Amino acid sequence: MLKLSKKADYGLMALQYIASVQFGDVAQARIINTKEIAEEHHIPVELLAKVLQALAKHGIVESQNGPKGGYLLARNAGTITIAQVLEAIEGPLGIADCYHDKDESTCLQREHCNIRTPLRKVQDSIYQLLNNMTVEDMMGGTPLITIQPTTTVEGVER
Amino acid sequence: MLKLSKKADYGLMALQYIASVQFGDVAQARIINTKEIAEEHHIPVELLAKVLQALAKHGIVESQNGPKGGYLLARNAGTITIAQVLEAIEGPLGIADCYHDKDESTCLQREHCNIRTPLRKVQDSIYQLLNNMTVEDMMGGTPLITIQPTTTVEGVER
DNA sequence: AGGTCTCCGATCAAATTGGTCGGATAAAAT
DNA sequence: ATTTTATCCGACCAATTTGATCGGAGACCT
Ligand code: FES
Ligand code: FES
Repeated sequence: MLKLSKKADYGLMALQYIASVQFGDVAQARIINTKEIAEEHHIPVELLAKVLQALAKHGIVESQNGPKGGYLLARNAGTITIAQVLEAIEGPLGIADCYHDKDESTCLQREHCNIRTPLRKVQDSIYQLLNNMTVEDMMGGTPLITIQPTTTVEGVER
Repeated sequence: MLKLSKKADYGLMALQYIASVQFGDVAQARIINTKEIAEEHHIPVELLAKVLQALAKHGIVESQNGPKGGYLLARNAGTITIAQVLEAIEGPLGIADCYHDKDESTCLQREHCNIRTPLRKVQDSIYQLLNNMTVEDMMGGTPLITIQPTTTVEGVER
């Protein structure tokens, strides 16, 4: 329950990697291609490609075609929130369909619904939570490292 | 994304209804059967039955068999949190599988994962949010949601 | 004890998600 | 300028999860 999909997971990983290479201190800023990210994280290449496509279509990353092509962040890492990424990869997020204002007709039990108002507050809180965290906050360590255990990764403090 | 399943939705509705009848001021406390809840909220009867089974198995509601049987809350409404309900209906909740400590082997990219630590904080915040709201808070139309701001990520306070 | 009403466990169909394939495109090499 | 090659892109298929259903077991009332 509440488990975010593999695609979302892959997307976040890729963004963190791209951001770390592009804005990190250690390496030179360069364009990253799909294959590099996939091999680095051991995830299927083609699936990651599809995720990056979606991100490109929503203006989160820019794509460059041809040899020596790849992806790079479209805007600063601090302005890309987790909520935006998730919404780009999967549909508009919402704890239930009937809480997104527009589709009022879909829910049959709308009239007799008793949990609408309270759950809406939960949804708003979660949304706000995801919207207050950017990919910059995920750039804790140096790029392409294994997780450094127990060292409190700074970056969420802002 | 982040959409909770129909079963969870139905389960919350049923609990709110049971609680309202059992502890509400208006009606006499009595046992509610599945059919009544289903017809009241226009949801498929058999599916709701399965949800209530799960809730009974996890000690959230008590079942009484035979004619004039049905369900009633096992404990006070104020002690049943949303998180407990969701965990009873669906599996253990967690934003991703690899953040629940035990199944370490399942995640292939565990070693090269860079988003583990930050996402874990998000998960903890959501969990805390769902654990601070009880079915009592869903009763009476005056839902009060209290989120004690955690030390992890800011922006969670209401 | 018989009949009926209710919960219960196993089973089946639909939808979503995860994964794969070949083609279009643009940069680089010849 | 042409060919080559590396990359992104969109459509297709398979697996898992979810939604819904069925017949049987147990308990109450008459
Ligand atoms: S379940 Fe749709 S409005 Fe409550
Ligand atoms: S995705 Fe499994 S540990 Fe990060």
